[in-house]
Amino acid sequence: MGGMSNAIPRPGGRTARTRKEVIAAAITLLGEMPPADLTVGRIAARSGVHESTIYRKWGTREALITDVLLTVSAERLTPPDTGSLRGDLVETIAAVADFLRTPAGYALAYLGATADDKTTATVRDAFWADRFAKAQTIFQRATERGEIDDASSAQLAYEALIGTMHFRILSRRRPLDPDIAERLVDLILNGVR
Amino acid sequence: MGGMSNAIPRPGGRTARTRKEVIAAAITLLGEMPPADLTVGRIAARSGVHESTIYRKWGTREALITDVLLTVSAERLTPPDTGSLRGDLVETIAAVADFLRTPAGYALAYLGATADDKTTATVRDAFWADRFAKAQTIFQRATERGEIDDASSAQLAYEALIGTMHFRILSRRRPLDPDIAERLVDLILNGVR
DNA sequence: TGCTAAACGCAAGTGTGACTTGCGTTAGCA
DNA sequence: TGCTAACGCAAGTCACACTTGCGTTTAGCA
Repeated sequence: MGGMSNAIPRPGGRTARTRKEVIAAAITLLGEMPPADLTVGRIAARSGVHESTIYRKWGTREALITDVLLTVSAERLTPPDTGSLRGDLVETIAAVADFLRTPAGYALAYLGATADDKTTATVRDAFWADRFAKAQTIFQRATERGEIDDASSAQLAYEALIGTMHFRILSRRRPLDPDIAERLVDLILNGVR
Repeated sequence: MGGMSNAIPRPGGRTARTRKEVIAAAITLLGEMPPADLTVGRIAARSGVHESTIYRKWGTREALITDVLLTVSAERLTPPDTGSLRGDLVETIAAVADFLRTPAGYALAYLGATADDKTTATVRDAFWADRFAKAQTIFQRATERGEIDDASSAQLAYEALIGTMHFRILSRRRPLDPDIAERLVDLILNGVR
């Protein structure tokens, strides 16, 4: 019990620089190895930031990786408005497919499915809640345009679109074909008939 | 180097008994903890079989778990023939859903998506090839009955059905609703409209 | 029923990677 | 320019996958 210090944080300069270097190193490494091989030691070595510093800053490997991946994926949304349900969906799903084809995108899917700690669980819930909410607006607009009767199956439809792609790369370990977005959207829109 | 022995295997009695005890212990443990916590040490302790024996028999943790899960899932197939495409699909998907709701079923999905070694990769390919082939026969029969024009999107449709459920439990960590099979099949059959 | 060696138990050890800690050094910021 | 948060460094703990040499049990065959 030494004298308690006020502990004034210093978000500027060095701290911010360190954070950026660590995250950049992690993203680079994701392009060179499978996500499971992404150890804290390797990230430390590549970034030049000491391992103990990383642990002091993030606490756990899971927290670090979660931070890395959310940083990467944060940029990639804003629901499109092409004027038709099919156009909006194809654009949305194609963007997700493009992302999932990148090492960081695959890592996000992989680690999102495997991470078991509470922090990641909270972030995961928020992440998907946001995505599903944005999808809902697309179906909502389609309902107002009269393209569909109601948006009651919108959530399940969106889940099927995303889920099929995740399943393809995670469980089957097969690539996403170039026309996956069109084919999936047409399937979910029209059915097998 | 040493004198080579003829190495006559002994599949009977003790060997078979040991194998059964280890697999049974693993399945029991899957009901008590998340699949990631299933260590070889724990399986050894629960089964009464020594850890070194397990490693001599299976070689790696991945190989053991793969063996365990395939043993469990082996029983659960045979494509139904209800007379209608919807009936066949609902029955098939409901059976998969029931399985995925069990600890062993969840573990199969989880570990199938996370295991990275070559042995598991081979087994995984064979596993899904078998499932997709069986699904194809369902759509084939529907084509012959005239229910659908062609079975060209059968693979993607089946992938969407299975993939949505895997995504739900792996990536979103949410339960499969009781009516998930009917809702999914109706979506894939008729589309959103 | 007795022999032989495969299969097993046991103890001891290796290697890796997550995570911690005490201490001296660097560098934001008032 | 001084205070101290943030960092580097060294050393260490712990859990778990996987190995190995050796003595003991037991399956399977004559």
